[in-house]
Amino acid sequence: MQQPKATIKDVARACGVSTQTISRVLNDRVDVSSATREKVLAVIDQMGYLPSAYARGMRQQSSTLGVILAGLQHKGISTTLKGITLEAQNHGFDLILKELPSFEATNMKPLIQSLMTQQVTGIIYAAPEVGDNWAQVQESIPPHCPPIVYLKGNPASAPLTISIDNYQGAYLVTNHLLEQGYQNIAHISGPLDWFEARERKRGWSQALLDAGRTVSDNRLQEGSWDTASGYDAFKILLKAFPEMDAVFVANDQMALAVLSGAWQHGLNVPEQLGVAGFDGISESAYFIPSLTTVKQDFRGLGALAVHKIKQLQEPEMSSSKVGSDTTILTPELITRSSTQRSHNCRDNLE
Amino acid sequence: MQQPKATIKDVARACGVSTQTISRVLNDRVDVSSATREKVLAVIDQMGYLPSAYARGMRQQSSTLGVILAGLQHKGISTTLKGITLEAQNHGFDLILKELPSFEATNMKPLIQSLMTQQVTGIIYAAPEVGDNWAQVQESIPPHCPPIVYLKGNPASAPLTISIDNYQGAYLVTNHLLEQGYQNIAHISGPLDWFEARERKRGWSQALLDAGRTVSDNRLQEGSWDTASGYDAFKILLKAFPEMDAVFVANDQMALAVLSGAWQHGLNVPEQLGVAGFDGISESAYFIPSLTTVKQDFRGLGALAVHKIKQLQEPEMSSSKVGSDTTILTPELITRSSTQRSHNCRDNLE
DNA sequence: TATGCTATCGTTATCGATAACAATTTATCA
DNA sequence: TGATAAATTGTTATCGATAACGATAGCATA
Repeated sequence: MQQPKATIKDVARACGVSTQTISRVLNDRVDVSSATREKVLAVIDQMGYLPSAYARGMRQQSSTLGVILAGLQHKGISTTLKGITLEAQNHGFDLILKELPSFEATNMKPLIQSLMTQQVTGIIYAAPEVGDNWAQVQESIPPHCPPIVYLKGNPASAPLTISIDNYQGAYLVTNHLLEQGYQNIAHISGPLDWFEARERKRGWSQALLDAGRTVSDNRLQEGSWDTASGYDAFKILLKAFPEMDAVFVANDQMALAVLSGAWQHGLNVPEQLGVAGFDGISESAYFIPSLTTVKQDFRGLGALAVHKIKQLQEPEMSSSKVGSDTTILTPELITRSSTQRSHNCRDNLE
Repeated sequence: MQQPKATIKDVARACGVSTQTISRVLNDRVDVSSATREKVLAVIDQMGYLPSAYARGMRQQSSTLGVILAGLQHKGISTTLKGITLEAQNHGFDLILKELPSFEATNMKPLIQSLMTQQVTGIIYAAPEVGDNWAQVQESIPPHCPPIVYLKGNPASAPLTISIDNYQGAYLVTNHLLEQGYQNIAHISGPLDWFEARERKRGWSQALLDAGRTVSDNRLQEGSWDTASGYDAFKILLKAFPEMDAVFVANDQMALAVLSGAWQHGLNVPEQLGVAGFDGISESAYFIPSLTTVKQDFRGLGALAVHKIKQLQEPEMSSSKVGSDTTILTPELITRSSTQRSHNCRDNLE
């Protein structure tokens, strides 16, 4: 009933012109009379003709980006992806998406090759730096590989990175706890093979050291980002570090578990226990009590990544594109009830 | 330094054989002697040759899926996408991702055409049914369009759908509240131009009716899925429906706000107020108190969508592929503390 | 009237791979 | 041992579009 599918030849035949003329119309060239242009457009519309991306791709370079990521179930990752998709749309990029089954970068070569096969103009590696996964990626980069922009890891680990300053954020929030008069500040970290988790921990301990406090082993527990792990970590801390009067938790999900645990143990937050998180997810404003946290601009991060690749495409830029290129975003401290002591704070400040 | 990029011709020349032989090796054909096969593979590896997906796509049909979605910031959507990516990987599909800037389906034609241009074998429309967006999509389907699988909407609205039974889930949870002895059950709905929100509301009101209760206007408030909107809705309900002793909230994020609001007003949950949510996000187990909710299998939903398209590819199936095809998943009720009254329940049951 | 320019459109080759078919070599069997 | 089948490889055409170049017509200029 419906003929197979129109090609440029069919359109040309139907218009009584050459395929080249059709091509010219498709590409908005000037050397076509407006009369034929209109006729061609009419026929195209009437036949429902669509040019083949494959055939086009053979003659001219396409504009497709590859995105490799892991952990879409995490809010930070999916929000970053949202930033990427929207910005890509703006710049006319198509997106090819690959998700890793886990955070380890096992056997990256086929994945990257698959993207190269599609002639992508750039790759965004949006899987956070865990263990040596970034190093492994860089080892498996084949020749002629398009530029890879790395997100959420150590700027020193890859030539082209965009990251958020986890150290700075953690330092800020820990300092805030100190200013509120909390004396014994514990930390529930993320998995310490994550670069981001290590940085947050470093910010916490450095802030303590700078304030002349000691950083003992018993005030640190490692979680896995999941809410459940935060709960377990908190219970351990209660025993291992009974003097504890505040916790800086490495993300908001685990901080929720701490609030939950404190409530179950009859600990009043913020009077008896100060709690602060990290990420700034929107729900944190409605935790009980509302959570002090550090807000990251995930969407902006994704948009920046696309922007960076766009820049690399510009011919002038590529000349100056020497070696490495790094961008670091600064997160923002949001203070809320979970760290606002009414009296103790005053007491200690005076 | 590095020569432009190897093509199949370069490999052929380097091996001293024809391009056809290279092609045969690439496609694992049997009619190549193992001697030449090995040599070819060695040269391919040594030259870092990768076949062009574009050139291949011209001769044989590719296996690429298009995914159109909206609202990646929502957990349900991003988890569904995760299901899609993993299953696509399993089946050897490449994924092209498009995100709509909003839930309205304004001007879908260019988007779909862009996917058709890429010769996708199927499209997954993972943007929930809001207003008439599904209808608009179907109106803008060009001829020769590959099959479109719709997720999260009314099975009656499109020929090929996979959805979760929102009505059933809402009915279950409302019924649970009734069984717990709650008398005056309010509802905070999602935006009522969403099909899912309407279905949940319908399940709530039908359960009430079936139990012989009346469903008055003042016990319903519409939210926007966001936590903040749940907070506002709850405050309005407190005034408009003072007899209220339970709320069924259309998603867990808004339910969090209700817990927060109840806490601020000194209302004890679950004794004075029962609260139930919808979605089953993992954090809900750590709300204060832990939240009764209805769990949806988002990941399974995404995987099913990919599976469905795979099926449509099989030649035998396509013959029986008459008209419409519908799958409905049943969600699961998870009862937790926020609805477990200790005494009142008993009282009312006796 | 002859020449040159511009606007418009067509021809041919080509991108990189594969299908279809032809050709060659090798193996197998009566 | 010659014939026939099987295994292996090469040739040519082709997918759908575009680049490069060529050709024609119309018009202005000298």
